[in-house]
Amino acid sequence: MSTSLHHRAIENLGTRIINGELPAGHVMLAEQLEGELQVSRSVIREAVRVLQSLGLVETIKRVGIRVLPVNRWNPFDQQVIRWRLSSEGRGTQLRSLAELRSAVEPAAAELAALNAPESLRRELVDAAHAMRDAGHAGDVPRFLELDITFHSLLLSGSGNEMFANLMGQVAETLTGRTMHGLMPDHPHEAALQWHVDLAEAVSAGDAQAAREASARIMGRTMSRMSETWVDQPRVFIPVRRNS
Amino acid sequence: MSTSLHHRAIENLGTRIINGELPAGHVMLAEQLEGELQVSRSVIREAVRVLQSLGLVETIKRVGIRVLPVNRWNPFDQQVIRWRLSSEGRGTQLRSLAELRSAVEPAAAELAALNAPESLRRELVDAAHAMRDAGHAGDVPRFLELDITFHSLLLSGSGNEMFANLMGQVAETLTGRTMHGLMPDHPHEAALQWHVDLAEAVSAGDAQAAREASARIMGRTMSRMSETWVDQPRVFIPVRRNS
DNA sequence: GAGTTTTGATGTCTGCACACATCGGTGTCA
DNA sequence: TGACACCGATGTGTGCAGACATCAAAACTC
Repeated sequence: MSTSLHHRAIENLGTRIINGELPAGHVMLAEQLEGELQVSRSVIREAVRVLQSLGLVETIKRVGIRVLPVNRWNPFDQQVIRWRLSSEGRGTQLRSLAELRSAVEPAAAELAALNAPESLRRELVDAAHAMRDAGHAGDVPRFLELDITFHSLLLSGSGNEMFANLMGQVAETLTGRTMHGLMPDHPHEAALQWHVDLAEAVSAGDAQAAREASARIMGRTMSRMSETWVDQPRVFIPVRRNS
Repeated sequence: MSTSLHHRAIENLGTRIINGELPAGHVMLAEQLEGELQVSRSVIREAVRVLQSLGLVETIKRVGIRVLPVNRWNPFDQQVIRWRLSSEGRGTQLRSLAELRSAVEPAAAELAALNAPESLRRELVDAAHAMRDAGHAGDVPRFLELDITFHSLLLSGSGNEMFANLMGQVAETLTGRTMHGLMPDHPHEAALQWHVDLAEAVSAGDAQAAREASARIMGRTMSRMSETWVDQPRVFIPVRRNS
């Protein structure tokens, strides 16, 4: 057993809550969980505290541990995203991530063109050229790897820590896209060129051109992916007044 | 004492880590923290587990509890953001949030125009008109409140749970802006009209116009706020290869 | 220097006392 | 008789104290 009991307890409860096996409003007792997971109270308590900080449960004295509804989950937490991507909510999660990416990347491109350090600009250009080569050669695994590197570099180069933190999620969407068979053997020729254009615009410090190239890439990505989630219902989270 | 020991321990350690009193690499012992905060081991352990899930610390056997560097902190966590806003990192945090907002809101406006439920569109129009009235009347507190409501409605109306989750952070930036004395007594007339334009574009389902109106608003907001963070250094988070 | 032992920190388990929200019973008043 | 306010029993999370297990760094041996 490489993972700790603590980690396993979080994983067990987290996945069961997010895949709907433990629905919102469901109440559990710490003692009951002890027996169910065959671990001690301290492990349960520490796990519940973490799940509480993720917005998955709340603890109420005299009642127990209550599962919270989706709109209370922290949608930016890596673990929550990972759990949702391997559950029924997969489609909705992928759409949310794609929409976020398509909003953020053009802004990141602009910032990268203005602020990125010289070495990163060079890496970006190299990655774009390597992507084009891999695309022409039909080397899909390498193309995917370079694609992730390219977009990670772009987000990192923005100098915005929040943008940079989306690197992990972007990797998930890109690999998820190939899993869904959305990637053709030979990537779109124009898209390959747009990546080169973007890298060179960033390298040259042309913020406007960088934003536009990124917007083109994301526009195409969105139109290709949107086919998969046309039937995903949208959830509107109520505005929390007062406070 | 209304707050639990658990909560207070998290608050204490979280703020001290983020304001730099406990620098990255600093190692603490659970036993030592017990004495320092005058709480039992279970409280410390549960607090550390939560901080661990936020990326603030890591626990290493035989060593102790080590404080992690900034680039490991979860920049999207509400608590982390709140702690940073009341620390030296305030400027950087505000800039990150503003850049994120300015990237996301035009996209949210577009989605809201396409997907928002009818009642929300009406609320948005009402809020925009009320904002204009409050602005003309010079009622700054009410204007701020309506401003927050307006942008929250927009994000909520996008139907994207991640966008909607930024409501809280947006409220922080807007109130933070007034704290910094960045708001004139009488808001810019054109900006007031842009809010009305945006609301009516969303109401009419005109995605293109909604995006453009939002982009205008955010463009002005960014140019006004950017004066305050010209001297904030940018941090480039390295791309994590392999995995 | 490679392998082994020791050591010291977190990880896990358990029993107990306390705080306090909920529920049901009791008493009062109309 | 019925409605309502009060109050104590009950159960569950919260916090505490102490023990043993585990495992990796550090010290030691050869």
